[in-house]
Amino acid sequence: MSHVLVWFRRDLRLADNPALGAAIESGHTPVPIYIHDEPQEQWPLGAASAWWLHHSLVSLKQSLQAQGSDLLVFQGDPYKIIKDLVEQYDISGVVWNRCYEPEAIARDQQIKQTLKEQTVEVQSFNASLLIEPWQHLKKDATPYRVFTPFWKSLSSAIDVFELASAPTQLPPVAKKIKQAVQSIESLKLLPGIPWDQGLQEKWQIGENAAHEELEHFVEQAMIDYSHHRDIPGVRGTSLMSPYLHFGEISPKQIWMHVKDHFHQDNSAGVIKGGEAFLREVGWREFSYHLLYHFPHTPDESLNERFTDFPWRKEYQQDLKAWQQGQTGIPIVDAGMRELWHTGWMHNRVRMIVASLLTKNLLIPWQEGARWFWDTLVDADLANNTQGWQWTAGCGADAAPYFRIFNPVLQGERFDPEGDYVKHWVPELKEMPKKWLHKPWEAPDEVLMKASIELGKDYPEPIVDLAGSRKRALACWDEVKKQGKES
DNA sequence: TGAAATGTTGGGGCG
DNA sequence: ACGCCCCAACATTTC
Repeated sequence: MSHVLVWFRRDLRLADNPALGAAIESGHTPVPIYIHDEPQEQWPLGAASAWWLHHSLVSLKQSLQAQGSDLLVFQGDPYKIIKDLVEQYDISGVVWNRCYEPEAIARDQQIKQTLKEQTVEVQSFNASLLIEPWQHLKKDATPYRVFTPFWKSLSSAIDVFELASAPTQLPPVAKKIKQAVQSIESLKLLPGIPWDQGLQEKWQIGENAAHEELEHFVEQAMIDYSHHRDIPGVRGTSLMSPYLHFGEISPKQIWMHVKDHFHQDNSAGVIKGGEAFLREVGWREFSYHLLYHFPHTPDESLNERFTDFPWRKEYQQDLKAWQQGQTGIPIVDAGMRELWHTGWMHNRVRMIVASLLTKNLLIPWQEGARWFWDTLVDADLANNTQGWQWTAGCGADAAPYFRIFNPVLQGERFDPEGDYVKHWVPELKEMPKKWLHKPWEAPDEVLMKASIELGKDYPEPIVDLAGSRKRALACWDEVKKQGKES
């Protein structure tokens, strides 16, 4: 009996997995494989993402084994590995779920072409999006560049998705195919030095964990989402981002789970929170839409005005302080330390730290995007690119450049009791909340009583907020003028 | 999914 | 009682 390769990529789940479903229905034996690519030039897997991937693969392999199958792990160029497998074994087809990064699209096209020449049947599916970027265009057939009309038309066009449940039994994978297989450990995705304790404490990884987390959110937190999603000291957000990135859960599953919950509880608060939450899932869709239609955006500003933006040239020291959570601005340092410790940062705080980097410090947004890429467990090219370009003001439907966050006001508004700052910046634990978000303005006796000597126990701010704000606005004026001239 | 500057209004203290 | 001023509170404009 011949085999069908099921090439897992960013779809590390069994339920609602169209490629796996097609392989089962084909009547051939599904052979689940995962190929760890050699580091790519452009966007090599970040350290935190690699950590997550390791555990996600372990979980997927266990699930497949529990159904009688297995996950065969390889390392190297997918083109070569799939070609070798097809040549060596009786393989009639290859299936996968589509990726949308420019490099991945090119890679998949090449593989598809070659396999078809070898008369191997190839099929690919959508497992990661509510709707694929080329299926959803404006009336004039051009891509959307503004979120609100994008989401309005998308959310009204979709209603119910048919979701396949996970297979309960799979045929075993023939022993001879398993020969060349590597262990997940041998991929060396885990850190050499054990810096991952904070990540381990925060995260449960895998398909089951994703659904448990979603259920907890929908039942417990969704009713307060509209308000709590802005409070970093409260666990008010869904935490779905890493699961979505690796495909441990799909946006269609999330959509259906939320909509189903509306039937159980259609109180105004739940509907409002649920719709606000789905809107965030919509931002993810919008990010993929933009990345697909504007594939240069991971590296370059979409708004061409920003091509010659007068970013600073010498900024290594400030960049390092920002990365290490030593800027002397409490809410920023709290966020950067949360990121380092857990591989994740609250969305509100992501905007605050990004605003400080790009506006107050005038450091190119690409530097921030690179750091997030390496440190986030949910690092996702589409979301990361969109998020940074949004804050920097150079993207599609971005915040206007002059929208500059004041981290003191943001801290006072969204962390009024200081729970968040005190948790991640414990050296400020004794500071009264009146001065917590601006210790450099605190009277000497307040600092003394809180056992803080600025510059010693906690840094002086690396940038003057009012002055740097004016400087950023002056840069913006320059860019605006140049835009008019050209 | 801003913040700061500027403008407007209205209550209350006070001569 | 009345007008004047102050200024907080809110609204609008500007960056």
